Amino acid sequence: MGITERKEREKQELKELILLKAKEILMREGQEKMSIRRIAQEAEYSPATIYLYFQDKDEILHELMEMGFGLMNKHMDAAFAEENPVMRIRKIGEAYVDFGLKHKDWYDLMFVSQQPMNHIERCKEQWGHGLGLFEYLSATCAEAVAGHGDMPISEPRIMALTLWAHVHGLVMLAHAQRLDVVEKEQTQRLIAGAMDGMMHMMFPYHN
Amino acid sequence: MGITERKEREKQELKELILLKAKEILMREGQEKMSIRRIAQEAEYSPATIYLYFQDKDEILHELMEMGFGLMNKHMDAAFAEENPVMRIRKIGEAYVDFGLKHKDWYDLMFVSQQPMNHIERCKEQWGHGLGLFEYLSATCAEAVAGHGDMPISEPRIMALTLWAHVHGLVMLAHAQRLDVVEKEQTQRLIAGAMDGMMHMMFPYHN
DNA sequence: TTATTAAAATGAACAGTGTTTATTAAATTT
DNA sequence: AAATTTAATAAACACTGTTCATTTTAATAA
Repeated sequence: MGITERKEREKQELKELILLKAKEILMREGQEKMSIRRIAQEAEYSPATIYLYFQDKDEILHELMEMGFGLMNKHMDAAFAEENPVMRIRKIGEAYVDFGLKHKDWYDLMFVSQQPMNHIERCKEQWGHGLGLFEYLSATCAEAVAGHGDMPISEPRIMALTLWAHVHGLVMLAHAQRLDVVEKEQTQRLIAGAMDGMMHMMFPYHN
Repeated sequence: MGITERKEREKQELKELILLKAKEILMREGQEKMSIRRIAQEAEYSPATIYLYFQDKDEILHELMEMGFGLMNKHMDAAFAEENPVMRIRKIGEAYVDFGLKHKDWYDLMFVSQQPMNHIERCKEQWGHGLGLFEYLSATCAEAVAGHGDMPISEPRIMALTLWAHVHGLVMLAHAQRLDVVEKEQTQRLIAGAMDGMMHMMFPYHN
């Protein structure tokens, strides 16, 4: 039955067209402009049609979140390649912040928005990519601890969380323009200083 | 002219009624339920009337943000009273996280939402309360450094930012339910561990 | 006290949001 | 060619922030 196959293919293609248009709007005009109606318009279908291919907007946002992790992983490739675990942690942190600052809308989808997580809950999936990143960071922390025992924090998972909270906090404060207020036009310098300080604190013998 | 005075007073009273209703809705039902139309309904006026007392929703959110800082300051009173600067930093951090976890909607208004900041920009004011809190933390860090010279980070403002980013990051990750995913039902323990680790790193001789 | 003027409040509209459902159009099968 | 299944849609629902012409209310002047 070639027809069923073609239909299946066409269905998949339209699904991907919708996601493509959603992605394009997200990148060109940001989260708030990415409405179902707008996506439908760009894809040249009616808004109701979107609901034949996706349960709701949350599902679309979830798919975009997955895409976002793809982009972020690419952004971090060089950091992952670093051999020395401490240096790797530093590079990962810098790449993380850099990505966060450059791609606010993707970042929000991945680490802030409730909506894509709603969809996860329904599917009883887990936050695959995000969790993967955390586990990788934990493993790298464990490696760093193994290589040089004397660390202020010994639990790798607590180290990983501390690092994560730190970079996430910096990115969020920058996004919310709360850093401009603290010290105008100095966001970049403040972040660099904080990143440096964190490495200094966590890995005192690796300057 | 007693009439002009009474009118001025009535104007102020309605302004405060609007803010009161906005606050009530925010606390009972959260940010997204706090619409202009809803506030108007609760205050028993038409939506258009709101715009005779406030420029736009951003201005209302800005006023609520100020209220939020009032609440937070009250929440932190005990921490501020602590004499030892290092202990004070720890207590401030704990109170900050506690407030953030308990009052998501207030917290968002103060540290995440763009909307109240839009209003600040128009008024050319600064982010008074937030900045004040940061400066206070910086000063406390300076005090801690002065009391015990050997700290991994010496610049008080970078110390303050590092602490802030850390607690802000933790609160944000918890709000976004990204911590549940990393380790289910362990949010409290993870945060406690991270807070402990941070103090351990930043003030190595004060355990 | 009544007529006039100034101030305050509002209804209705605009342009937008996510989502559902009954209906229409198209494609496939009989 | 007719019947049936599948796909697409228009229209509606209940919302959002905001604006403006109109009406209602209150204060002042005649």
